Amino acid sequence: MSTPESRADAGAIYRRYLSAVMLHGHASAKACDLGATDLYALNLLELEGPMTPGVLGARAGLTTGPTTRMIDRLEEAGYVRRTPSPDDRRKVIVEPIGRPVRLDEVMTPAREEVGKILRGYSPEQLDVLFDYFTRAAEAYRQAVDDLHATP
Amino acid sequence: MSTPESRADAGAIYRRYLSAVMLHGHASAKACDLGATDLYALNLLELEGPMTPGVLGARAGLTTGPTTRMIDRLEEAGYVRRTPSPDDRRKVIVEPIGRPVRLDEVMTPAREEVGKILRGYSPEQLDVLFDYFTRAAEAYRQAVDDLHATP
DNA sequence: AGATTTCTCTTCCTTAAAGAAGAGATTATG
DNA sequence: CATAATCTCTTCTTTAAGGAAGAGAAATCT
Repeated sequence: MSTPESRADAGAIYRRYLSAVMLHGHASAKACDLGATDLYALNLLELEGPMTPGVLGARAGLTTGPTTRMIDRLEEAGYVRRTPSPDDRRKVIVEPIGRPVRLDEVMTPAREEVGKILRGYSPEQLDVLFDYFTRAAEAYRQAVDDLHATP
Repeated sequence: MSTPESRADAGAIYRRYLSAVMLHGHASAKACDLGATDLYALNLLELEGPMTPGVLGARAGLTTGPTTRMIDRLEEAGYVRRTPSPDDRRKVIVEPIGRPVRLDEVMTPAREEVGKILRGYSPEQLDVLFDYFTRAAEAYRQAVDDLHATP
Protein backbone atom coordinates (compact mmCIF):
# COMPACT_ATOMS: atom_id res chain seq x y z
CA MET A 1 0.00 0.00 0.00
CA SER A 2 3.02 2.23 0.12
CA THR A 3 5.29 0.94 -2.60
CA PRO A 4 6.61 3.32 -5.22
CA GLU A 5 4.26 1.79 -7.78
CA SER A 6 1.20 2.51 -5.70
CA ARG A 7 2.41 6.06 -5.24
CA ALA A 8 2.04 6.33 -8.97
CA ASP A 9 -1.73 6.45 -8.74
CA ALA A 10 -1.61 8.94 -5.93
CA GLY A 11 -3.43 11.34 -8.20
CA ALA A 12 -6.18 8.84 -8.83
CA ILE A 13 -6.55 8.08 -5.16
CA TYR A 14 -6.72 11.72 -4.32
CA ARG A 15 -9.27 12.50 -7.03
CA ARG A 16 -11.37 9.62 -5.88
CA TYR A 17 -11.21 10.92 -2.36
CA LEU A 18 -12.25 14.41 -3.41
CA SER A 19 -15.10 13.05 -5.46
CA ALA A 20 -16.35 11.03 -2.51
CA VAL A 21 -16.24 14.04 -0.23
CA MET A 22 -18.08 16.22 -2.74
CA LEU A 23 -20.60 13.53 -3.47
CA HIS A 24 -21.35 13.07 0.18
CA GLY A 25 -21.68 16.78 0.81
CA HIS A 26 -24.07 17.15 -2.06
CA ALA A 27 -26.12 14.13 -1.13
CA SER A 28 -26.40 15.33 2.45
CA ALA A 29 -27.49 18.78 1.35
CA LYS A 30 -30.07 17.33 -0.97
CA ALA A 31 -31.42 15.21 1.84
CA CYS A 32 -32.00 18.47 3.73
CA ASP A 33 -33.61 20.22 0.76
CA LEU A 34 -30.62 22.50 0.52
CA GLY A 35 -29.86 23.82 -2.93
CA ALA A 36 -26.36 24.17 -4.29
CA THR A 37 -26.17 27.89 -3.71
CA ASP A 38 -27.46 27.62 -0.19
CA LEU A 39 -24.90 24.96 0.60
CA TYR A 40 -22.20 27.13 -0.90
CA ALA A 41 -23.22 30.01 1.33
CA LEU A 42 -23.24 27.80 4.41
CA ASN A 43 -19.75 26.56 3.64
CA LEU A 44 -18.65 30.12 3.14
CA LEU A 45 -20.04 31.15 6.49
CA GLU A 46 -18.50 28.14 8.19
CA LEU A 47 -15.16 29.02 6.70
CA GLU A 48 -15.06 32.78 6.98
CA GLY A 49 -17.47 33.50 9.77
CA PRO A 50 -20.33 36.03 9.84
CA MET A 51 -20.55 38.55 7.05
CA THR A 52 -23.02 40.98 5.53
CA PRO A 53 -25.49 40.00 2.81
CA GLY A 54 -23.48 42.17 0.46
CA VAL A 55 -20.25 40.24 0.69
CA LEU A 56 -22.02 36.93 1.03
CA GLY A 57 -23.91 37.57 -2.19
CA ALA A 58 -20.80 38.79 -3.97
CA ARG A 59 -18.80 35.75 -2.94
CA ALA A 60 -21.60 33.47 -3.97
CA GLY A 61 -21.79 35.22 -7.32
CA LEU A 62 -25.30 36.55 -6.84
CA THR A 63 -26.97 39.88 -7.33
CA THR A 64 -28.80 41.44 -4.43
CA GLY A 65 -32.24 40.04 -5.15
CA PRO A 66 -31.35 36.36 -5.01
CA THR A 67 -29.05 37.07 -2.08
CA THR A 68 -31.89 38.33 0.07
CA ARG A 69 -34.03 35.37 -0.82
CA MET A 70 -31.24 32.90 -0.19
CA ILE A 71 -30.72 34.33 3.29
CA ASP A 72 -34.46 34.17 3.81
CA ARG A 73 -34.40 30.49 3.01
CA LEU A 74 -31.43 29.77 5.24
CA GLU A 75 -32.93 31.77 8.08
CA GLU A 76 -36.29 30.10 7.82
CA ALA A 77 -34.64 26.69 7.80
CA GLY A 78 -32.74 27.66 10.95
CA TYR A 79 -29.24 27.56 9.52
CA VAL A 80 -28.55 31.23 9.87
CA ARG A 81 -29.55 34.34 11.77
CA ARG A 82 -29.76 38.00 10.79
CA THR A 83 -28.40 40.54 13.26
CA PRO A 84 -28.30 44.30 12.81
CA SER A 85 -24.78 45.62 12.48
CA PRO A 86 -23.83 47.69 15.52
CA ASP A 87 -21.71 50.23 13.65
CA ASP A 88 -23.78 50.75 10.51
CA ARG A 89 -27.52 50.61 10.70
CA ARG A 90 -27.93 49.90 7.02
CA LYS A 91 -25.98 46.71 7.35
CA VAL A 92 -26.98 43.29 8.51
CA ILE A 93 -24.77 40.54 9.81
CA VAL A 94 -25.53 37.02 8.68
CA GLU A 95 -24.18 34.46 11.09
CA PRO A 96 -24.36 30.70 11.05
CA ILE A 97 -26.28 29.17 13.94
CA GLY A 98 -24.06 26.70 15.76
CA ARG A 99 -24.10 23.55 13.74
CA PRO A 100 -26.96 23.19 11.29
CA VAL A 101 -28.96 20.58 13.17
CA ARG A 102 -30.62 18.86 10.28
CA LEU A 103 -27.47 18.78 8.20
CA ASP A 104 -25.46 17.56 11.14
CA GLU A 105 -27.89 14.74 11.65
CA VAL A 106 -27.74 13.60 8.05
CA MET A 107 -23.95 13.63 8.16
CA THR A 108 -23.71 11.65 11.35
CA PRO A 109 -23.17 8.20 9.81
CA ALA A 110 -20.27 9.42 7.72
CA ARG A 111 -18.78 11.35 10.61
CA GLU A 112 -18.89 8.32 12.84
CA GLU A 113 -17.33 6.16 10.19
CA VAL A 114 -14.55 8.66 9.64
CA GLY A 115 -14.13 8.95 13.40
CA LYS A 116 -13.66 5.21 13.53
CA ILE A 117 -10.98 5.46 10.88
CA LEU A 118 -9.21 8.26 12.70
CA ARG A 119 -9.23 6.40 16.00
CA GLY A 120 -7.20 3.73 14.31
CA TYR A 121 -4.20 6.02 14.03
CA SER A 122 -1.53 6.74 16.60
CA PRO A 123 -1.24 10.22 18.12
CA GLU A 124 1.76 10.94 15.90
CA GLN A 125 -0.15 9.86 12.83
CA LEU A 126 -3.08 12.01 13.86
CA ASP A 127 -0.72 14.95 14.12
CA VAL A 128 0.21 14.42 10.50
CA LEU A 129 -3.39 14.15 9.41
CA PHE A 130 -4.59 17.23 11.25
CA ASP A 131 -1.58 19.15 10.10
CA TYR A 132 -2.62 18.27 6.60
CA PHE A 133 -6.27 19.17 7.19
CA THR A 134 -5.28 22.57 8.49
CA ARG A 135 -2.93 23.40 5.67
CA ALA A 136 -5.08 21.99 2.90
CA ALA A 137 -8.08 23.93 4.17
CA GLU A 138 -6.12 27.13 3.91
CA ALA A 139 -4.85 26.22 0.45
CA TYR A 140 -8.35 25.53 -0.83
CA ARG A 141 -9.69 28.66 0.77
CA GLN A 142 -6.98 30.65 -0.94
CA ALA A 143 -7.66 28.95 -4.25
CA VAL A 144 -11.32 29.89 -4.02
CA ASP A 145 -10.33 33.50 -3.43
CA ASP A 146 -8.11 33.41 -6.49
CA LEU A 147 -10.81 31.82 -8.62
CA HIS A 148 -13.17 34.51 -7.51
CA ALA A 149 -10.62 37.20 -8.32
CA THR A 150 -9.88 36.00 -11.87
CA PRO A 151 -13.02 34.65 -13.51
CA MET B 1 -0.07 21.95 17.26
CA SER B 2 -0.55 18.52 18.70
CA THR B 3 -1.28 19.12 22.34
CA PRO B 4 -4.37 17.57 23.91
CA GLU B 5 -6.01 20.99 23.96
CA SER B 6 -5.62 21.44 20.24
CA ARG B 7 -7.06 17.99 19.67
CA ALA B 8 -10.16 19.35 21.32
CA ASP B 9 -11.09 21.41 18.27
CA ALA B 10 -10.37 18.50 15.97
CA GLY B 11 -14.00 18.62 14.99
CA ALA B 12 -13.77 22.27 14.08
CA ILE B 13 -10.61 21.74 12.07
CA TYR B 14 -12.16 18.88 10.21
CA ARG B 15 -15.40 20.75 9.46
CA ARG B 16 -13.40 23.68 8.25
CA TYR B 17 -11.43 21.40 6.01
CA LEU B 18 -14.55 19.81 4.57
CA SER B 19 -16.08 23.21 3.97
CA ALA B 20 -13.00 24.37 2.14
CA VAL B 21 -12.99 21.30 -0.08
CA MET B 22 -16.67 21.68 -0.89
CA LEU B 23 -16.34 25.37 -1.49
CA HIS B 24 -13.49 24.86 -3.86
CA GLY B 25 -15.26 22.12 -5.75
CA HIS B 26 -18.31 24.26 -6.16
CA ALA B 27 -16.40 27.34 -7.17
CA SER B 28 -14.45 25.37 -9.75
CA ALA B 29 -17.60 23.89 -11.20
CA LYS B 30 -19.22 27.28 -11.38
CA ALA B 31 -16.19 28.62 -13.21
CA CYS B 32 -16.83 25.92 -15.82
CA ASP B 33 -20.55 26.64 -16.04
CA LEU B 34 -21.25 23.31 -14.44
CA GLY B 35 -24.45 23.10 -12.43
CA ALA B 36 -24.72 21.26 -9.16
CA THR B 37 -26.42 18.23 -10.63
CA ASP B 38 -23.91 17.97 -13.44
CA LEU B 39 -21.06 18.12 -10.99
CA TYR B 40 -22.74 15.48 -8.89
CA ALA B 41 -23.00 13.21 -11.88
CA LEU B 42 -19.36 13.74 -12.77
CA ASN B 43 -18.28 12.87 -9.27
CA LEU B 44 -20.45 9.81 -9.42
CA LEU B 45 -18.85 8.70 -12.67
CA GLU B 46 -15.39 9.39 -11.33
CA LEU B 47 -16.15 7.31 -8.29
CA GLU B 48 -18.09 4.41 -9.71
CA GLY B 49 -17.02 4.32 -13.30
CA PRO B 50 -19.21 4.16 -16.42
CA MET B 51 -22.89 3.42 -15.99
CA THR B 52 -26.13 3.60 -17.92
CA PRO B 53 -28.32 6.71 -17.99
CA GLY B 54 -30.83 4.78 -15.97
CA VAL B 55 -28.68 4.20 -12.93
CA LEU B 56 -26.95 7.55 -13.27
CA GLY B 57 -30.29 9.31 -13.20
CA ALA B 58 -31.53 7.22 -10.32
CA ARG B 59 -28.43 7.89 -8.24
CA ALA B 60 -28.65 11.57 -9.01
CA GLY B 61 -32.28 11.55 -7.99
CA LEU B 62 -33.64 12.47 -11.41
CA THR B 63 -36.43 11.19 -13.60
CA THR B 64 -35.61 10.12 -17.11
CA GLY B 65 -36.27 13.41 -18.86
CA PRO B 66 -33.80 15.54 -16.93
CA THR B 67 -31.34 12.66 -17.01
CA THR B 68 -31.17 12.66 -20.78
CA ARG B 69 -30.71 16.40 -20.89
CA MET B 70 -28.04 16.32 -18.22
CA ILE B 71 -26.07 13.77 -20.20
CA ASP B 72 -26.58 15.91 -23.29
CA ARG B 73 -25.04 18.86 -21.48
CA LEU B 74 -22.11 16.85 -20.18
CA GLU B 75 -21.51 15.29 -23.55
CA GLU B 76 -21.65 18.58 -25.39
CA ALA B 77 -19.22 20.10 -22.92
CA GLY B 78 -16.87 17.17 -23.51
CA TYR B 79 -16.96 15.69 -20.02
CA VAL B 80 -18.63 12.48 -21.01
CA ARG B 81 -19.25 10.13 -23.90
CA ARG B 82 -22.19 7.92 -24.83
CA THR B 83 -21.39 4.41 -26.03
CA PRO B 84 -23.88 1.76 -27.05
CA SER B 85 -23.93 -1.15 -24.66
CA PRO B 86 -22.51 -4.27 -26.30
CA ASP B 87 -24.82 -6.75 -24.58
CA ASP B 88 -28.10 -4.85 -24.67
CA ARG B 89 -28.89 -2.63 -27.57
CA ARG B 90 -31.46 -0.63 -25.67
CA LYS B 91 -28.85 0.49 -23.21
CA VAL B 92 -26.25 3.21 -23.35
CA ILE B 93 -23.06 3.48 -21.38
CA VAL B 94 -22.08 6.89 -20.13
CA GLU B 95 -18.38 7.11 -19.49
CA PRO B 96 -16.27 10.00 -18.25
CA ILE B 97 -13.70 11.24 -20.74
CA GLY B 98 -10.27 11.05 -19.17
CA ARG B 99 -9.98 14.07 -16.99
CA PRO B 100 -12.42 16.87 -17.74
CA VAL B 101 -10.01 19.30 -19.36
CA ARG B 102 -11.67 22.53 -18.44
CA LEU B 103 -12.35 21.46 -14.90
CA ASP B 104 -8.85 20.16 -14.54
CA GLU B 105 -7.47 23.47 -15.65
CA VAL B 106 -9.52 25.47 -13.18
CA MET B 107 -8.44 23.19 -10.37
CA THR B 108 -4.76 23.37 -11.20
CA PRO B 109 -3.77 26.10 -8.75
CA ALA B 110 -5.29 24.25 -5.84
CA ARG B 111 -3.81 20.96 -6.96
CA GLU B 112 -0.36 22.45 -7.15
CA GLU B 113 -0.69 24.05 -3.78
CA VAL B 114 -1.84 20.79 -2.24
CA GLY B 115 1.00 19.03 -4.05
CA LYS B 116 3.41 21.42 -2.44
CA ILE B 117 1.96 20.62 0.96
CA LEU B 118 2.19 16.89 0.34
CA ARG B 119 5.80 17.10 -0.80
CA GLY B 120 6.60 18.47 2.63
CA TYR B 121 5.88 15.11 4.25
CA SER B 122 8.14 12.13 4.66
CA PRO B 123 7.34 8.89 2.82
CA GLU B 124 6.06 7.39 6.07
CA GLN B 125 3.82 10.37 6.64
CA LEU B 126 2.54 10.15 3.09
CA ASP B 127 1.68 6.54 3.71
CA VAL B 128 -0.52 7.66 6.57
CA LEU B 129 -2.19 10.34 4.49
CA PHE B 130 -2.91 8.14 1.51
CA ASP B 131 -4.10 5.38 3.74
CA TYR B 132 -6.55 7.87 5.14
CA PHE B 133 -7.61 9.12 1.73
CA THR B 134 -8.34 5.62 0.58
CA ARG B 135 -10.34 4.62 3.62
CA ALA B 136 -12.20 7.88 3.97
CA ALA B 137 -13.19 7.78 0.31
CA GLU B 138 -14.72 4.38 0.83
CA ALA B 139 -16.50 5.53 3.98
CA TYR B 140 -18.03 8.52 2.23
CA ARG B 141 -18.99 6.46 -0.76
CA GLN B 142 -20.73 4.02 1.54
CA ALA B 143 -22.45 6.83 3.40
CA VAL B 144 -23.81 8.19 0.14
CA ASP B 145 -25.20 4.77 -0.69
CA ASP B 146 -26.89 4.62 2.69
CA LEU B 147 -28.33 8.11 2.33
CA HIS B 148 -29.66 7.12 -1.02
CA ALA B 149 -31.17 3.96 0.44
CA THR B 150 -32.99 5.64 3.33
CA PRO B 151 -34.27 9.03 2.28
C1' DA C 1 -44.48 -15.91 -32.22
C1' DG C 2 -47.01 -12.66 -29.47
C1' DA C 3 -47.34 -10.11 -25.32
C1' DT C 4 -45.00 -7.74 -21.73
C1' DT C 5 -41.34 -5.39 -19.75
C1' DT C 6 -37.29 -2.51 -19.98
C1' DC C 7 -34.62 1.29 -21.50
C1' DT C 8 -33.76 5.74 -23.53
C1' DC C 9 -35.37 9.76 -25.49
C1' DT C 10 -38.83 13.40 -26.80
C1' DT C 11 -42.40 16.80 -25.81
C1' DC C 12 -44.96 19.69 -22.97
C1' DC C 13 -45.67 21.79 -18.53
C1' DT C 14 -44.34 23.40 -13.94
C1' DT C 15 -41.35 25.21 -10.61
C1' DA C 16 -37.31 27.20 -8.43
C1' DA C 17 -33.71 30.24 -8.65
C1' DA C 18 -31.40 34.23 -10.85
C1' DG C 19 -31.20 38.96 -13.11
C1' DA C 20 -32.82 43.96 -13.51
C1' DA C 21 -34.47 47.96 -11.74
C1' DG C 22 -35.72 50.74 -8.30
C1' DA C 23 -37.45 52.18 -3.35
C1' DG C 24 -36.32 53.27 1.47
C1' DA C 25 -33.16 53.97 5.02
C1' DT C 26 -28.63 55.33 6.56
C1' DT C 27 -24.04 56.97 6.21
C1' DA C 28 -20.43 59.63 3.99
C1' DT C 29 -19.04 63.77 1.43
C1' DG C 30 -18.59 68.49 -0.30
C1' DC D 1 -26.84 71.10 5.43
C1' DA D 2 -27.65 69.22 1.24
C1' DT D 3 -26.11 65.93 -2.14
C1' DA D 4 -24.25 61.71 -3.24
C1' DA D 5 -23.06 57.05 -2.23
C1' DT D 6 -24.03 52.65 0.14
C1' DC D 7 -26.74 48.85 1.74
C1' DT D 8 -30.65 45.83 1.96
C1' DC D 9 -34.94 44.56 0.37
C1' DT D 10 -38.99 44.36 -2.88
C1' DT D 11 -41.19 43.60 -7.35
C1' DC D 12 -41.29 42.05 -11.85
C1' DT D 13 -39.37 39.32 -15.51
C1' DT D 14 -36.47 35.78 -17.43
C1' DT D 15 -34.13 31.50 -17.53
C1' DA D 16 -32.66 26.91 -16.31
C1' DA D 17 -33.68 22.66 -14.43
C1' DG D 18 -36.98 19.11 -13.07
C1' DG D 19 -41.45 16.29 -13.42
C1' DA D 20 -45.11 13.73 -16.24
C1' DA D 21 -46.51 11.17 -19.89
C1' DG D 22 -45.82 8.71 -23.71
C1' DA D 23 -43.28 6.89 -28.11
C1' DG D 24 -40.03 3.75 -30.21
C1' DA D 25 -36.65 0.07 -30.05
C1' DA D 26 -35.04 -4.00 -28.08
C1' DA D 27 -34.94 -7.65 -24.76
C1' DT D 28 -37.54 -11.13 -21.91
C1' DC D 29 -41.27 -14.16 -20.83
C1' DT D 30 -45.05 -17.49 -21.72
